[in-house]
Amino acid sequence: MKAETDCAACPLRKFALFEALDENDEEATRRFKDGERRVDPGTILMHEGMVSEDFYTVLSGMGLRYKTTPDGKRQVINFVLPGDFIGLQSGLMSEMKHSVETTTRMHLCRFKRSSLLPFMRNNPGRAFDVTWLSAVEENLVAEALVSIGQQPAATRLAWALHRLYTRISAVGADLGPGRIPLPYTQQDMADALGLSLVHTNRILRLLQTDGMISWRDKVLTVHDERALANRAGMTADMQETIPRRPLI
Amino acid sequence: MKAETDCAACPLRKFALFEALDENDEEATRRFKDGERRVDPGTILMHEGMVSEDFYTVLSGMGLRYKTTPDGKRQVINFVLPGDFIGLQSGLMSEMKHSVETTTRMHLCRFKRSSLLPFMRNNPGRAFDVTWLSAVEENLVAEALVSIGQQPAATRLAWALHRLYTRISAVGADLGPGRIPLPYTQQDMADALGLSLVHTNRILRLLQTDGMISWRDKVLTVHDERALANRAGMTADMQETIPRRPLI
DNA sequence: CCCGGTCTTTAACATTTGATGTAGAGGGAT
DNA sequence: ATCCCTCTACATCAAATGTTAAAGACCGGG
Repeated sequence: MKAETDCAACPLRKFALFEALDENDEEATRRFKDGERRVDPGTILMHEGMVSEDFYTVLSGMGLRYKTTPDGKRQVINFVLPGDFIGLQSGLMSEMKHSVETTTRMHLCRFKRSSLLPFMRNNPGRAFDVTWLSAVEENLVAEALVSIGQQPAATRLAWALHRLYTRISAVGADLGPGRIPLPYTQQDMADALGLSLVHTNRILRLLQTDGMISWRDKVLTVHDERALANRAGMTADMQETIPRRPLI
Repeated sequence: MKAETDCAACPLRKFALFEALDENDEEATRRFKDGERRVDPGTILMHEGMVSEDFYTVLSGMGLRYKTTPDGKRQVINFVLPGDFIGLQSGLMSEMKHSVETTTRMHLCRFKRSSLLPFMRNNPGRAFDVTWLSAVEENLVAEALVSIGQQPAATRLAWALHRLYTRISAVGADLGPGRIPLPYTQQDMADALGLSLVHTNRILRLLQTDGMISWRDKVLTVHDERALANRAGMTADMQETIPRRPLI
């Protein structure tokens, strides 16, 4: 049994990405917390169609959120990173509409499904934050929709890599200048972008020979962020830092 | 000046789609309400990047929620139907991340941005419902992502039409057996599905000559719902009625 | 140290989808 | 009625992407 992390010492709090929390809210969140959980890579945390008795905030590690089609294809909805709140759906609707799978080892902060309503009821500020997070998620998915719906493969891939670079950097997983951990496979990327594995590999190679990135041994190195953002079809004003968001 | 609609007599309440509301919550919602608004077709209710001072619940009429790319393309995120709550984003994040435009005349129930936080603070049940709605929206967008990312054009189009058929039927806009109003253009559908106008038209013709639907004069007739659902790649269990949701 | 996995890379070929151009139908403003 | 505009319809060709197949790289287990 490892010692549990106290909320005040939460390893995520230090990142500028997350909104500050006042004492009352912090105390309430501490009481909402039901424990912690550590899981291996490849663990299915939640399964489409099932009811999950818990939700989690990711303390460390990465994963995937995806849906599957009746004909067996998989669409990755979003990449799960530290600070993400997962499983909210099953607390609101009756069941999960997507699955969540870990890609690396993952350390989670656990909350009970049954205590969500009282938590929100007794802590309006935190209820507001939960809604906020939900809206942030919606926006991330909508952005992916735009990318997939309107952009050619090279633009999509550049966009996805740029966004991962920005998001992962913001939770402090720097490995040096322009280097971040990226534990996903090309198949994962393909499923996120709605491309075939082969085509994804083609385009990836292109971006690498162009010298703007390299991606080896689960480490992504961005050599020229400006060029990457450019390929991603982003204008200057879209490259601002990610807006701050609450942490549950 | 038309008389305003009282919440108790809200034309939407009668539909089974929406959750019942207790007296306290209804009263609170009535106080939250700031008035009504009627707008013409083609009105841009909210604009990407702008802060909206109001949000709305759609009482009647249809519209589109979309994002645009720097190169001028448009991705329709979702179709806006009666009962939808729009503009939540600008109450949470600083600004709207998408635009909302009316397609038909629209009748709206208006709320003030500044009163969202107090409203949620004083009415935990309603705060829960707002979050719920946000999660429902997220799921709709995620489903679109799956369709666009993984399915060929015919499947996507069949899926979109089937979903519109189900959603629009649920808010009572029946015009007879299998007939619903569908005021959108083929370009709107193309922008929602990530297809070119020409290709959308091709596929649409196909579905029509196959006899499963017809779509003329802004009216969609579904002749064979089973066949349409089939083409949409849906299994039997996905054709259940839409889950109930709250109404603000 | 070999074996059987998974992941990446490449090639050749098939298919879907997009781009462009043209035409006609319908609706609203003048 | 006429003009202008949007929307639908259809053909042709070009480009983007998918499919299938195969081989090499890497890794952990026996």
